[in-house]
Amino acid sequence: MKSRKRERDALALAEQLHSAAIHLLRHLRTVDDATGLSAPRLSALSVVVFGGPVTLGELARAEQVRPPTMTRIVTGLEKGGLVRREGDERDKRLTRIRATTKGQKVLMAGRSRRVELLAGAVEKLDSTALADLERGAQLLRELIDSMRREK
Amino acid sequence: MKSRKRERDALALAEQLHSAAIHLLRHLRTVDDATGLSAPRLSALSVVVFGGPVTLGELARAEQVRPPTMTRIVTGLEKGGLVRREGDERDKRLTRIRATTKGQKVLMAGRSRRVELLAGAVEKLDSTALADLERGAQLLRELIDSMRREK
DNA sequence: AGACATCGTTAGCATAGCTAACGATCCTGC
DNA sequence: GCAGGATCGTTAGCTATGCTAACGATGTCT
Repeated sequence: MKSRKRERDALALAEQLHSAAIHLLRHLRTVDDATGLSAPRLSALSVVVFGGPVTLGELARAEQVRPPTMTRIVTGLEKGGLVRREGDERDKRLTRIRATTKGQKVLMAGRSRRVELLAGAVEKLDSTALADLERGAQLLRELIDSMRREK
Repeated sequence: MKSRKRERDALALAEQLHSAAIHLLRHLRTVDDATGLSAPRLSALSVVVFGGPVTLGELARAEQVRPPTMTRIVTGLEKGGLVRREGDERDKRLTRIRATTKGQKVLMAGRSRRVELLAGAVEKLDSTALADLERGAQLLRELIDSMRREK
């Protein structure tokens, strides 16, 4: 009856991960408020800052969102002076999105604030728990990737 | 320099957990689409189904949302015939919310679907990885709880 | 050259989040 | 017992995010 047990475990795990994801985001959102950016904008900005200039379509796929949605998110970031739209020389259909210096600064400031919030919680973990949680985060990323590939 | 290293670890972990939470919810949302319910509605319904009759204010606090927002979520669920509003005898200001039989059924069906989606991914994990992920999920819950208590 | 494909945008819709303001009800102090 | 303040849920009105459909501009292929 091993597969039955695994199925029950999967159910429980799904519920826990789902709930944890919801509540984690709600808490981080309060911190992210200090940047003046919503979660989707902050996430997109992060991709642009670390992923170099990127086309709008690539950004939409990276964020698992449709192009019209990304158009508006980028427009919002652009109005805030955090990213710039640039045309592509070779393929004039493309819009390349690049972070401005201000965009980089804002993202870094947000990172510090999140760290400060999490620091208090993480400090209480012993080394073993910290390592376990890192392992769990990696497994979660892999799980999400495998789900994405199957879709 | 241990605290410096821990701080870096906390930063990386915060980024990873933030990103993982966003992407996990995006994937689960596609599955939840089969219920015809959005994530907030599904989450609220879950509280009502398992938490018995509950006032609107309690529900709003449980979901970390303001009362006006919960009013509309409940209205949506009510129009779908998934919950009922009932007045309270003792305190006529209160609105008690109770799940209908249909609401219970829909929630259960959604649970099955989520499990089916995750099953494929979880099946590929060996027992060690599964145990590690469960441990990680538990640590994450504890982390969130400790953050909430400090706020 | 013409047909088709791809990219980003616009338009229009639904949902979810917020604050402010309000009516109804409850509780308290006098 | 009643006048004033507190609490509960709702309504109104704003912003942001998500979607599909449709379109113009550009690229590609035959």
